[in-house]
This record gives sequence, structure tokens and C-alpha cells, in this order.
Amino acid sequence: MATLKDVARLAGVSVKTVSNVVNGYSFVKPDNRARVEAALEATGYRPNLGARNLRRGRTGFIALVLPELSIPYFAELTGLVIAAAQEHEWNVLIEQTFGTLSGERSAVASLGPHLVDAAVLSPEALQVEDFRLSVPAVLLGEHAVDVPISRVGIDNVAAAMTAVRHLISLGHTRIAAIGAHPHRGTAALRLEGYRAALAEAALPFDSALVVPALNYHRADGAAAMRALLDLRNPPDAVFCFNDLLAVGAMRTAAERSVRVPEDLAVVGFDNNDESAYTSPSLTTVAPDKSAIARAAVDLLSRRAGAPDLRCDDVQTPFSLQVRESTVAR
Amino acid sequence: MATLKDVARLAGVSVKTVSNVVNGYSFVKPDNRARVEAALEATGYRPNLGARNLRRGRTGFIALVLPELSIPYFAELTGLVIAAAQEHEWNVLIEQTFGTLSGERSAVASLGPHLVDAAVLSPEALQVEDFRLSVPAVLLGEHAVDVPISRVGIDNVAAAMTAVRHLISLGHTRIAAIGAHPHRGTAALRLEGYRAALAEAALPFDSALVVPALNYHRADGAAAMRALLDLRNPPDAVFCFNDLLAVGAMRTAAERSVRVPEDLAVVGFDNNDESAYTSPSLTTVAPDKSAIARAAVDLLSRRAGAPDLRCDDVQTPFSLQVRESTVAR
DNA sequence: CATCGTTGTTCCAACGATGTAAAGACCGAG
DNA sequence: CTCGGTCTTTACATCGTTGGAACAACGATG
Repeated sequence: MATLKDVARLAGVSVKTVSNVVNGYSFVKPDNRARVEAALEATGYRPNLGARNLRRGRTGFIALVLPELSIPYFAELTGLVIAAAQEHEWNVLIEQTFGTLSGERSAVASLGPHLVDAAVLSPEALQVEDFRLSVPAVLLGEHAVDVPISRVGIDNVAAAMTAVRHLISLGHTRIAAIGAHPHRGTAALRLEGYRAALAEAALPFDSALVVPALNYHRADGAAAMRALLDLRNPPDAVFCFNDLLAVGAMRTAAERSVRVPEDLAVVGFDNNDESAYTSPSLTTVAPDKSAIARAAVDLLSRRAGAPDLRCDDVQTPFSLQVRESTVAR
Repeated sequence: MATLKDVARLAGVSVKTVSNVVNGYSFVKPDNRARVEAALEATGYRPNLGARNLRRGRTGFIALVLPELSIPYFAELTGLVIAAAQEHEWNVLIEQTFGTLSGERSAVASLGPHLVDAAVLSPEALQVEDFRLSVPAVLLGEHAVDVPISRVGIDNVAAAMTAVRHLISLGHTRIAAIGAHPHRGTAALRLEGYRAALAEAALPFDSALVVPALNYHRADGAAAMRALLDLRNPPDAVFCFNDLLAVGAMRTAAERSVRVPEDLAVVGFDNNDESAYTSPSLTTVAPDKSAIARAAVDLLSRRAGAPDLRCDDVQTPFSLQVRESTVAR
């Protein structure tokens, strides 16, 4: 692999002059510049990023801490974050935590200025005291914990209200919720939106219709739906806190010969790619993932320059994607 | 951020002694070791990976070049590759090519020893002449192009035969295939397996039943299925070259009120997580993704030590996951 | 012609870690 | 008490790059 020294020798100039050409700095005589550029071309020079970053005091990486890549929402988001990071000359380092407290702790602990310039975090279990970060960070999604870190995400209460209002407007009255969770901040907010929409329509709140889910996988949605269908008085609609839960719920409905949407309306959350292709296709809250990814990376980029900027709280847009899983009674 | 120098000053020893302790090298007197360890603890020292790798002449990264993270197969695989890489103290750098030739070319071109120690490639369009790699690499999946690079993957011909034999054993005779592709190596192999299984059972090969798919997304499967159902003599079964195509095909079947599996049996390929939760759930070829990820990374790790090892061709196991989308006629 | 500012180039040190070689400490044997 | 050998520690150079100081060349100015 060619280094600056090799290029310099070939071009007959000093190493620094080559460096200047590469970085577009200062003044270089046209003929020297030409010779250097020819030499660069000839050797196929590529800067050694490790060395450059060592010298410059940056690493060229941002971390993306998330539960699991096999969850479609995070996979889709990761692709967008990588694309957004590229525009800031950042590479993305992915850390999977599998949603466990210990996984998140060790991921956050490994984050340091020697490894990454900044971090995008999507924690689920972290407590306030765990947020001792030594690099600028952004949290994705809203959280119960109140820490002085910037956030990017949609308004979960409003989004949940939109979803439940949609069900109410279609004439549903016994609306269940799947996805309550003791530690997850977004779960609390979505539940809040659910209750607010019910209250607004003067519908009773029935705690039997709120089913917890420890993980947000398809299997958890299926199990939760089984519990709901076993009720003496089952729901006529269900609001799932993510699309995977909804897919699981629809699967259970199909197994039990409960027709969706005629007997049971289903709304999800996230708008995964797969949700447009289920049968019936899934009505869901669609956050603008691309906006989230871009906002997060842009924020870090601004923050990396000015260390002690104020804490931002960026609200990204969302919409309700109405599909076949919901119809009027 | 603390450096070796800081730790050394605090412990009252030389920088090198601290380095020796950190790396577990040679002989260090117990009391010195204790003092250094106390100092390490006190300062919260973390090695600067950039500097270490600069000195050691490695980068600490491997590249994973793939079409797109929003494709479940690659998302799931990526999670497993990251986990496998961690065991070799490697971080994973993800490059998305979106399946385009230009994307793949630029991804491969950016690979150099200054950036990564090795690369895992999952190309779709690359030509023989593009494989001028300057780092050890492994190809995922089999390919039409014949290049001296190690491969890891399942036996695509055998896997496709297994899938089609399954359909034949259930009594299907007009079996379609979705996913033919001019450049994709695996497509050619799966098609070969499809033809071989037909031939074996003395079933006629009907080119009208082989539908190409330019991308392997759900939408392409849906479009292909529409074409098949528009045939004068539509198929009674369809073998899709990946699960996304199968999901799209099942969606079209549902729209056209074609019952799966009664009117149409469907088999997919990849065993995505979502395929267990479709209605009906999808019978599919299940490659051992975890074995693929581990084999690929292990191979690179061996190769990184001994540069000119012979070219391996690791065949990983697969199985047929029989679910609801296929039943006997 | 000495001086000056501008422009272009080179030299040197440094980023943080590690390999090498050499120096220092220590032991028992002669 | 010296010698030879093992164990332990240190100084120094080095990886590839860039910032800054120093320096050289130049035409313009007084």
C-alpha cells in the first residue's frame, strides 16, 4: 500500500507538499501540483485513515447502539443511518444489545472518544445513572428517563392517539393494546396516547385489554393475542405497539379463524416493509425513518463541532398508513 | 481520555511497562503489576485502537459488502457476522451496494488494507475483472463468475432440488419458478436445481413457468405471480428463489382469491423470520445463517494470518422447513 | 540595493501505541 | 568478589499523517 512518502519520492517533493495537495490546503505551484497528482494516480494512493484520525484527534466513526439487526425496524433504520453518516464522512459502528440491560451497559461503556466521535443510541432498559457518556450522543425515540441528551423521534403520544382515534372513528369500542412494558419509555407514552384517545371519546378504560409484551417480537404479539381472544369479552380491535406484535397478533387471529378486519381490526406501529404485504395488509403508524436518521446524524455533526450545545429535542413527522387491516364496522 | 503516558506517570513506571501489563506480555514484577493495574483502574484507561492498529499494521475492521440492510436475509446475516467478528476482535464496516454494479464497484474499490483487514462480499452483479482485491476476502453464496476467492454458502443446486422435490412429492406437476436473473449466480444455480428436479421426475420443463425478477423484493414476487396467474394454464405450485418473492407471490394469490396451499403451493428460500408468521406460514429452504457467518469470519481470520492459503469452498448445511404453504394435492 | 510581504516548500514534532535492543537488577556458582 | 545468566525495566525508533515553524524564493517597494 502506497504511503505519502512513496508518493513524495515519486513526485520529487516533500511529504508535506503531497499532504497539502491531498487536503487541498494552502498554495502549491501548478507544476508541482500536477506532478503530485500524477504520482497519486500512479501509486493509487489512499490515505491511511487510522493515521490521519490519530493525528487529527478524531476517529471517523459513530456508534449506532440498537437492540438487534434482525428486527426490521432497526435494520431499515440502520441502512438509513449509514447513508446519512456517509455524507459527513463517518463510518458507522454497530453494537447490538439484544435489549438487555447488561448488553446496553457494556455497549455504552465501550463508547469512548478513542473509539467513536459520537453515538446514536436506541436503548430500552438503561437507567439514568448509566448515561455517563464521554462522547456526544443522540437518543432515538422518547424515553421515560430524563437525561440531558438530545433526542430525535416522533411524538409517541400523538401518534398513538392518531392510531386509536382511527379505530374509534371506524366504530370500534372494545379496543385492546398490546405492548405494555415496565421499563420501555415509548411503551408508556403509547399507552398514554391510547388512554387519552379512549377518554376523549368517552370510552371506558379496561385494564384487561392492555396486554404486556416483554419483547416486541412476532411471538410476543401472537401470545398476547391468544390471551385477548381467551377473554370472556374479547376486543373488536387491537392497537399493537409495533408491527411485529401486530403480525403475531394477526397470525393468532388467523389460527383461531378470527377474521381481520371484519371481526378484529388491527393497527401496528413502525410501518415495516413487510406490513404492506401481509394478508390483510397492515394499517400502521408510519414514522419518517429517513428523517429520523438524517436528523440524528446532523445533530451529532453539529454537536461534534460545538461541544456544549443546548439539548435539542427534534420531532420528526409521522403519518397513519391506512391499509386493509382496519375497516368500518 | 487517559493514555498510556498518564497511567505510567501515575504508577511511576515507564510507558512500556504499562503496555506490557495491558497486553499481558513478558515478565512484570508483582508489585509493579499491582501498581499499574491500580493506575489503570484509577484512570479508566482504554487503549486508543487507532494508534494500536497503526503500530500493529492492522485496522481492526472487516468490511461486509451487501446489497441492502432492509432485506431481512442480509439484516439477519449481518447481526450474526457482527457477533462472529467480535470473537476475533474485529469490528464490522457495512457497505450497502443496493445491488447495482456501480455500487458494488465503488464498494470494492474502497476496500484496501488501510481501511479493513479483510472483507466479506455478497455481490450480485460484479464481473470477473472487478475482483482486484487487495485484502483477503470471502464470497457469500455461489456465483457464476469464477474467481480465485474463497466461498461460503450452501449447495444451491441441491437446495433448490430439495425444494422442488418436496413439491413434486406432494403431487404437483405444474411447478413455476420465480426469480430467474441474468447476472445473479445463485439464480442460475437454483434454476438448475429446479430443472434437475423436474427432469428427475420426468416432468416437462415449460419456460413460460419461469419468471424473472430483477430485484428480489416483495413487489417483484407480487408482479411475477400476477403474470403467472394470467397464464392460460396457471401453475399449481411455485418455487420462489427467496422468501420475499414468496411473500409477494402469496400476497398476489390472496388478492386474486387463489387459495394457498389448496390451489397453489408456495415454497420460498432463506427462512426469514417473517416467514413463520405469514398466513399461511411459508415452507422454505432454511440455510444455517449462523454457520455461514461463522465460517466466513473464521476463514478470513485464518487467511489474515497466512496470506496465500489455498482457496476454500465451505459448504454450510441447509434444511427444508416445511410449513403450511405446501400440502399434498 | 536593502527591505518587505507574499507565496511555496521543507523540516520537525506530535498523535498513542508497540517492537527492539540495550541497560539495569538480581541470583547463584565459581 | 567477580562472572554469567535470567529476569525486569527502560529509552528509542517507528507506524502514516498533519500542524506549525522555519526557511527559501520571488517581485514589488522605497
